[in-house]
Amino acid sequence: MINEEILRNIKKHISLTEKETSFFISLITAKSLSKKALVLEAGQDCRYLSYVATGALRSYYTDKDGKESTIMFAIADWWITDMYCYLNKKPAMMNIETLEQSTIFQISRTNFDELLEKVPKFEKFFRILMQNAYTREQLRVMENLSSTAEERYQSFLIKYPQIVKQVTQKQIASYLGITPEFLSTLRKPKV
Amino acid sequence: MINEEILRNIKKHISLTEKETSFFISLITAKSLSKKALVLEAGQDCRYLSYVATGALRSYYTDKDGKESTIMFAIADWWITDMYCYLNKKPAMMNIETLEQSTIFQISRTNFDELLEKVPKFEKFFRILMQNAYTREQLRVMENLSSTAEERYQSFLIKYPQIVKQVTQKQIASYLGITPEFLSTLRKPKV
DNA sequence: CGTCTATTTGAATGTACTCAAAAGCGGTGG
DNA sequence: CCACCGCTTTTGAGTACATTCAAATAGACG
Repeated sequence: MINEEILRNIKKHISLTEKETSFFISLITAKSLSKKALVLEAGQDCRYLSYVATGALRSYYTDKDGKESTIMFAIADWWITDMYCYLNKKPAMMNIETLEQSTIFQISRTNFDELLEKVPKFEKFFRILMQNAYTREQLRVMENLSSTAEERYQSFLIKYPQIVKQVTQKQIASYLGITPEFLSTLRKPKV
Repeated sequence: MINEEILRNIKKHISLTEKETSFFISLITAKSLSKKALVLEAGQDCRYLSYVATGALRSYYTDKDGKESTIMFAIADWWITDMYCYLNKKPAMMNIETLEQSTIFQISRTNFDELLEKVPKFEKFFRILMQNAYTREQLRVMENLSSTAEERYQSFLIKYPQIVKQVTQKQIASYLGITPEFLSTLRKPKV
C-alpha cells in the first residue's frame, strides 16, 4: 500500500486509532505527476498541502526581473506548499514544480481545517511540522547572514546529500542566492 | 494586572477556562530586566521561551570572526527564544539581550512540556505561533534571495515601523546582513 | 563635561554579477 | 542508434555592489 509512507511520517509524532487513520486517508488524494509538472502557479489560489511519496519538487519565487529564487526542495517524505498563502487564503507567491516523475499526496485547505477540528491530535503533528520548518528556515537565515557563498554551498552538500543527487547546479545556485556561473567557479578546484 | 497582555495574546487563538488560565499563569515567571541584560548566552542551555510584555529584545548569532547577525527583534507582544535549542535541548547558538529596560514572561522547557500535555489546547496555540514564525522566516529568505540591500531596508521600514523606533541602525544593518557603513550610504539621499 | 558608541564619509579592495561564448550532456525523433 | 537540439555547465573579461579600514562627526549616557 502506497499510503504506508505518509502514515509512517505522521506516526513518528502522534499515534492514530484505526478510525482516525481511515478518516485521514479519506481526506487525502494521491497524484502521479510527470517531470516538470506545475503543481502550483503563482497568482492562483494555493489549495493544497502536498506530501512527497516519491520524486522531487521545488518551490520558487520569480521576481519582477524574471529571476528565480528557490525557496525549498522537497524529496521523499517532505511536505511542501506555499504555506503563507495556503493558510491565509492569499494568491500564491510561489510556483511549485516537479523535478522528476513524482507521486504526492495532497490535502486541501478545507480538509485540513476539518482534520484539525475533528482530530485535534493533528494539532500536535502540525505544531511539530511547523516548528521544524521554522527552525530550519531560521538556521538558513542565520547561515545566509553569516557565511560566504562557498561556505553555504559546502554546508548544503553536507546537510542535504540526497537532494544534491536529485537537482541541478542551477537549482542549487538559485537556492543559495548566487548565479549558476558563480557556483561553477566555486566548484572548480583551486589550483 | 500585568498578566493581561500575555493572556490576550493567547486568547487571540484559543479560549481558556479559568482553571486553565490559572494553571498557565502558575507555569510562567515574570522578569524585569535592565537595558543590555543578557537573557540567553550562546553555549548555555536554552531553558526559556520568553514573551515580551514591554521593551525590546534581540537575538543574534556571533560567527567565528566575531561578526554579529541579528536573527530577530522582539518588541511588545512577541515571543522569542533560540527555538531550535529550546526544543531540542541543544546548547544555545544565539545570544539574546534586552535593547532597553524590559518586562518579560518566561516559560521553562519543563513547564512547556507539561502545559502541552495537560492542556492540549495549547498545541493549537503553538501550532499557530510556529506557523506564523515559519512563514515569516520563509518570506525573509525569499526577500534576502531576490532583493538588493536597499530594497530590503525599505521593506523593513514598512514592515516593522515600531521596531525601527526601538533599535539602532547598526542593529538593523546586522538584521539585513549588511555593514552599518553601507546602510549609512543607503540612507543618504541620492543627490 | 567627558567618554563611549553610533553614524557618516571616503578611498581602496574584494566578492559576486553580467554578458558572451564554448563545451558538455540528455533527451528525442528519424 | 546516432544525430541533432536545447539546456546546463564552464570559462573569461569587464563591472557593480558591498566590504574593509581609517578618520571625522554626532549623539547618548553617566
